[in-house]
Amino acid sequence: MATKTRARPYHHGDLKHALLEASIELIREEGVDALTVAEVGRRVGVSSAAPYKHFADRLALLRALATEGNRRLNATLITATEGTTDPHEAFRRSGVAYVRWAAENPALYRIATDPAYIDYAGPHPDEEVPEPLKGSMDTFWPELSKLVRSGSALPTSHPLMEQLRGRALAQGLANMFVSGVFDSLGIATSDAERLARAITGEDVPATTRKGKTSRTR
Amino acid sequence: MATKTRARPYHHGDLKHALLEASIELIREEGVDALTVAEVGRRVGVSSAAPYKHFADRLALLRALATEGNRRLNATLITATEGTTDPHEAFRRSGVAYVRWAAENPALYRIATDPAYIDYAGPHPDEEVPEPLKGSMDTFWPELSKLVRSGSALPTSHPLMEQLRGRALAQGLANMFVSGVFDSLGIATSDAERLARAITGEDVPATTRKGKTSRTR
DNA sequence: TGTACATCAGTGAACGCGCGTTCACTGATGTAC
DNA sequence: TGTACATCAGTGAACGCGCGTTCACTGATGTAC
Repeated sequence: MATKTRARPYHHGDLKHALLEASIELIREEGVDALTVAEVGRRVGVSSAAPYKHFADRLALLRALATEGNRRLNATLITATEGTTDPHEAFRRSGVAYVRWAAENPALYRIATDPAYIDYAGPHPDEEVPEPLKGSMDTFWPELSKLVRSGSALPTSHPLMEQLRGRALAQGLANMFVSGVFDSLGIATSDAERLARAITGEDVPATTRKGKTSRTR
Repeated sequence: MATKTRARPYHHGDLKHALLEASIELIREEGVDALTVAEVGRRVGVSSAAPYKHFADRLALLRALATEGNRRLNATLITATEGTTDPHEAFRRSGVAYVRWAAENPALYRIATDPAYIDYAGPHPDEEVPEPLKGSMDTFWPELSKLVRSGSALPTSHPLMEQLRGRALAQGLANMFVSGVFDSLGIATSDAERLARAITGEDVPATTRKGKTSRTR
């Protein structure tokens, strides 16, 4: 190999990151079960023992993957709320973005929400809360917990119930994409956003057959 | 072994069923990853080759498990709607039952909704539709599919959107139990029903600390 | 600037293990006559 | 009723395989003087 000069820096440089990236692609293509330490190494072009320099064992790799997934999801939510200061609108937007992200990253989403891989140190992996939702979103889980455990009444219109409903809607719709129901019906990932908007209470107009349907990335 | 006479019928009798049962217990206790053909055999007290007389391979066992899970879930939904003829009420009740079942059978629920194990021959594993929901529920998925794919408008108040919302709510809430968020918050499985009622639009009274509001409505 | 040395990311060979699966078998059960 | 036979659910030993993991190593890089 003459041109291998730059191709294989003999110290990889950022192997840890590369391994995570390769893992994400691997699960996307072949599912979680296909994720083996050896295969991930292979994909990066590194020995099968190399990953152990960065992850204690296979489980640690999976856990890191879950963390990374939640990080990305959360970042997406934050981006989605940029440009609004209205908490209601921000909440709706983050819900739509949630569904969309899950639909586009089904395998990673599954891992990121698998209790076997996530560590609920705090209540929920909302590491960083979108600006317009500060003060409502970050206290949500503890407050809900208190309310439910107190055994007091749960009026439908209670703010916490409203928020729970919004979250459940997003997660439920996300699940439909991720579990393949929509797929089997011919409902495409690109329809995720339209459905998510409609379900969160926004009247969604007919597609103009050329409109905002796809985005590159 | 003197008293082994009845304990080990040398032809098991209903091994297939026993294997499924043992599998369900196994995943409940140790998670899906712990499900190996050998271990299931061990639990039933049978050789590790015996299961192959009933399931072609490990995947077939998992698939059968998914089918069984969906069968049970569906049966629960049907039971839940008994006693009503009002479709709206029936729908709400089935949603509540859905959440409850998922919360109580998290591992099986996960398998039953895993695209790796379910075969969407038809649109959805609604094998049998609860009586009061006939005519709305059984055509739901195809109609939704047609609507979405047509690219026409999706008004929030569209009956299909209403129903999708109801289903998403149930699935989303179910997911929160199954993914362990609630668990980490100290929200117990037994609270599933109260939360499910509240989220589907029913005002849930405070628990009377002993009488609960079980079968009234 | 050069030299010596410490560091540590990545190598490659090796391992033990338990898994999924196969196979020739055995023995209980049902059935035909 | 008894006998012969076919069936087939379950046995137990064996297998190959690829996985996770370990380990002594190597060689590129950074740093001290």
